[in-house]
Amino acid sequence: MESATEAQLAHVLRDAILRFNRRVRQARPVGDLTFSQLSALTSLQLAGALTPRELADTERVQPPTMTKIVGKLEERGLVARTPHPTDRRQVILAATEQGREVYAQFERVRDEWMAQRLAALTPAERETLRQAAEILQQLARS
Amino acid sequence: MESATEAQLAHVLRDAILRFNRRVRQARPVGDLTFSQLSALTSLQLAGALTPRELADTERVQPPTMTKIVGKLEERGLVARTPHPTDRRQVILAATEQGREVYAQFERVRDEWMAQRLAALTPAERETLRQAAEILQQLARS
DNA sequence: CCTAACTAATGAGCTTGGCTAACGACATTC
DNA sequence: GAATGTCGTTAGCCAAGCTCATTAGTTAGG
Repeated sequence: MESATEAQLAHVLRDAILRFNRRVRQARPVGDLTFSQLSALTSLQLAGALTPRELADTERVQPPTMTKIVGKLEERGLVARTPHPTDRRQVILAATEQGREVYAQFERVRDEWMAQRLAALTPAERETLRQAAEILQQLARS
Repeated sequence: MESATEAQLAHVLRDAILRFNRRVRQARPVGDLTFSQLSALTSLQLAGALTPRELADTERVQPPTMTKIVGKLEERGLVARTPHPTDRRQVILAATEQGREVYAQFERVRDEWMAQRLAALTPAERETLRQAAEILQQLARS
């Protein structure tokens, strides 16, 4: 039964991801950037600069939600808003120098927890996860 | 550089899961059970019955958080609290008949979305995800 | 036996992060 | 130049997580 297999996989996968996600969030050191903030900052740096709309789309979030997240980042001086050169409705978001530093620093700490656990896996298991990550990204975009 | 590889995998995996998770949450039909509520209900049914503490541990959440989630489920008549036979501090949580029905129904709908997308993948990709799900569960428990 | 210390569940109150609806400023199109 | 559309934000809602404190009950020591 092919479709039963897929439904079961859907179930198992969803469950695994829910729990894993919660586990990772738990490992967050107090006072640091939250998951969502870090992710937004990452997207900004990878892209160089984005408008709020673009960033919201990238992060799969509605624009007002991104306004909030960017607000928090701006408060901390990690992201700066500059006016769009031609369209005065739009805004350009970019990480500040401090934002890049803080990002690199916390990113390292953040990933440490997971990297430790990944190190305990076999190379084959890591390869499976690497491939799965790609597939999940693809699914998230669909 | 072995550790660099793991750090990178940690990063990629975390990112993929964050986005995938958000995408799945977006697909939730309005008015239904939330992700967390559904997960708690699932754990309860799989275990048969649990105390709030046990359920909180299973769901990797603090007890007060579970109190809230269970409260919502109880309001809807999906979960019932009964006193513990010997220890009067404790409470036994179990899904009601209605809870089991509602669960099965929404679970099916919920998984449909993902199953559709999974069906578009190759069998090899699905196998990768299946294995990844197991590994992630294992990581979440560690 | 009774008091001290522990444990279970909940309550109170906070923050974050989602959402929708609505609005003001600007751009575009007819 | 008026209607329509778009961008960002504000306002206001709710869920879900946390910590700290409280109440009720259990257990262990003297």
